[in-house]
Amino acid sequence: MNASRTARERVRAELIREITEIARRQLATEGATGLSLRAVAREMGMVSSAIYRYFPSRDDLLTTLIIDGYNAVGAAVEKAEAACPPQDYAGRWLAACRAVRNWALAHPHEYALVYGSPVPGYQAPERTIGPASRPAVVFGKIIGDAYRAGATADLPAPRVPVPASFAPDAARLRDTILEAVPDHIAAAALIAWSGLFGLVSFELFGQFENVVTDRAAFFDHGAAGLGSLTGLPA
Amino acid sequence: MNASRTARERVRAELIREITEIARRQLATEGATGLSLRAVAREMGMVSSAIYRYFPSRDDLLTTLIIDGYNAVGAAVEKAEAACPPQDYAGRWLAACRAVRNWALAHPHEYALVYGSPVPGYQAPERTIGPASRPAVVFGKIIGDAYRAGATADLPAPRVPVPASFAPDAARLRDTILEAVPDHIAAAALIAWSGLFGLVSFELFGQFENVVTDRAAFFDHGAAGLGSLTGLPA
DNA sequence: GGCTGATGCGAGCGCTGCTCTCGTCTAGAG
DNA sequence: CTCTAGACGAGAGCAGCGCTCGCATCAGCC
Repeated sequence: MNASRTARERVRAELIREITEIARRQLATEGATGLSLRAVAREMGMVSSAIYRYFPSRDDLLTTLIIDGYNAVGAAVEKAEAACPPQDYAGRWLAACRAVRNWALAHPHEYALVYGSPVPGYQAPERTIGPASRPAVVFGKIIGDAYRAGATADLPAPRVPVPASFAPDAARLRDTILEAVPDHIAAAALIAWSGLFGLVSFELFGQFENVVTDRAAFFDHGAAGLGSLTGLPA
Repeated sequence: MNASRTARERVRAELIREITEIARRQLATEGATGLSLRAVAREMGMVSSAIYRYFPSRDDLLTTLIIDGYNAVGAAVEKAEAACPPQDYAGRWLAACRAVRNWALAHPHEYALVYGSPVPGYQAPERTIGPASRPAVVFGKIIGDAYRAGATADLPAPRVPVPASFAPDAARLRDTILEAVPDHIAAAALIAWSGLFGLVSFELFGQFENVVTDRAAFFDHGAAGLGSLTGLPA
């Protein structure tokens, strides 16, 4: 029967949910390498081997957490951006950047898991790439909206021109998240995007220790500077 | 006696050197979490507990490797930059950026250890901060040289101005690696610096998978774009 | 009502970082 | 030259880890 089968499935889904929740809490306090299947099992009052009925390996559990992380930061960015007036492109950009930073500061270990060094020996599976693009979609939308509205500033010719080999990449980006945007702005968007995460990572991983004091204010300035690479307006 | 004491010290230093060398080789193949004190001991024909005569803990060995990593990337950047004509500020910048990327591609696990997520539970000790600044010094020197030579372009007023709270930070930077450079260029230097590592990290950690094809060419373009944030000339 | 598959348990394997004790050997003091 | 303190390596052992396997149980299906 459907009802009974789903009853079974339901308790299974609930257990999976509980495992990931406990795992995420452990991840938050101990970090990725401190996440222990046995500890999760202990906290659930199970024996460690029982976990393997739900996750085939520790790596698989980590993959689930990574996907959750992408979705969490993606949701945060989407929400922050949606709260801005659509025409305020610079404001949307800054809000989205701040959302990334705030989420990273609130969940440093999850950020490290998702955007830091990949866990050695761990290869990101297919199913991560969808959620991974969620924040990128938002940033792309902002830049694309601004460009299509004719709101982007004219950019000086770059010192090192956009390489011709980037053309197919830009075309692919136009097909997805950067509709109608010319190559050089698509390239700038990627640079700004990665630069943003460099800014966050440097702050989070301690490279700004004894260098930058008021990190929130500095971040705003940096995020705006990176945005200006794409011609985002004042 | 001095001679005999140094004889003792010498074999000790040699053993420490051998341990770190084997550890670095293991780090290169297995990654940070795969580095095992016992495996190092095995490879040396020692028993695992003997390692503890030379390194108080695995974290301490990792710290040594981190310092070596900073020094290695620092040396690579210094060498690449020194090979350029001193007046060719843009060329020096690009060469330094390429040196970082090339070193990272050649030593991905060491790069991840040094600039990726800090190993959880591991707090960077004092003795890492000196070597950590070595690459930064080079980048600072390039930007400072260009500015003091009057070779930097005038920058448009940033959309989000440099925060007043950054002034003491800029002063501190002027005292060390960015002599005479005004606040807004010092801030831009930090942004470009962190952005550079964002670019390298994104490439190395797979965020550019299925997005950027010709990564070397794209990197050159991106590095130049980041450099232009500081007003580096064409 | 009997069968089947999902589930949980417990033992166990091989690995890890780290500690402690014990014998050895050597450098330096008297 | 002898004696002692300290450096050193070996080995056993502890607690923890990921993961596997066999066994009992129990719910849902024919």
